[in-house]
Amino acid sequence: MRKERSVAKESSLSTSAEAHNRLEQLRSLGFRITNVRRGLIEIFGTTQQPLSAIQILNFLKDRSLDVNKTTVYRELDFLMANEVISELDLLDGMKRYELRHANHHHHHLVCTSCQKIQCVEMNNDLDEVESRIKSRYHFNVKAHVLEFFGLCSKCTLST
Amino acid sequence: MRKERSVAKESSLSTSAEAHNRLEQLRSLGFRITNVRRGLIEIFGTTQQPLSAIQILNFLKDRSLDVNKTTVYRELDFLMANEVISELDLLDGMKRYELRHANHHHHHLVCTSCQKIQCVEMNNDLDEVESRIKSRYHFNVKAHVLEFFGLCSKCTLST
DNA sequence: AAGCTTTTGCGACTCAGTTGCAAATAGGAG
DNA sequence: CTCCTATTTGCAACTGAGTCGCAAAAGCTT
Repeated sequence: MRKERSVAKESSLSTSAEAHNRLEQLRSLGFRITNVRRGLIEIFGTTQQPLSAIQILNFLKDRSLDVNKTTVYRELDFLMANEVISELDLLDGMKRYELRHANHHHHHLVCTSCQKIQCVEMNNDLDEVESRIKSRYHFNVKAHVLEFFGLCSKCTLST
Repeated sequence: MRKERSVAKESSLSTSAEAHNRLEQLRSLGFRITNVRRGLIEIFGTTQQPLSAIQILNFLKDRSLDVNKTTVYRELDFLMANEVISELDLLDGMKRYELRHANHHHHHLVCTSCQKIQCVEMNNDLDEVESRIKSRYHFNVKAHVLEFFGLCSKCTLST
């Protein structure tokens, strides 16, 4: 089911075709479509920035969906387990989540001035490093974390 | 009830020459040499693994240096501010600390089976990446975090 | 031994995240 | 539509790392 539709930025209202797809997929696995679940997936679909549990809680509240904290954490666990979202850690004491992009994992540029977070593609820059680690330390790398901190273009100019 | 201040508690660990140097250096800056400060620096000097505040607390307790939690956190802040130690985050919910190596910063290999942490040198593998980030995103990288997770040589063999 | 400044202990607190249990509800069967 | 039950949710209490304000103690210099 290829989505794709009109010309303009389909920004406005939620329940995008993509969100709908994800929900249907979950239902086909025997899970239920609830307000909370729908709300969360829609928020992820309409937000550029990775979000923390507390941010999500507040976003939902803004849409008059008054969900309990525990429920949000549990739903995040659920979406993680079903590979709908992925988790990142920017070292500020709380996990953040974003919709999982296809099958390539990416890294982030975190502006320490305006807090904006953008993604950065790095296909195989680390492959060489990891193979060197393997041959030199006999250590078998299964995963890595790599995030960059600094000033984004705007903040670089305005300082 | 502050108890004891007893005599030869002077530690079950000898004050290494290096620890002694670091302490003298701090004193020359106008700071004091206290049991807690000496204890912490000695522990860092005799431990290979980066340590969390709680681990340090327990290590100190084992040497009959019963320090308050708050004190440990404050001393860690102090040693950070004076560049004696450096902080790392292995995504498991607590910061870890190790003696700061000269002036090159390094990364870690974390074994997800036996929990061992080893250092890995990576002089400038990321330089190219960061300059590409700069030219492509106009993002000015000031710092990065890069850690590897997987199986160490021993655990690779025994599984 | 005094005096001043740094360091320490204590207790209460914050804040993200978790747990156990009872109540609600989605959605399929009848 | 009604019933049924596994899935979801709310609540309240809890955990665990880390912080804060303040009073008391301990280094260091003189």
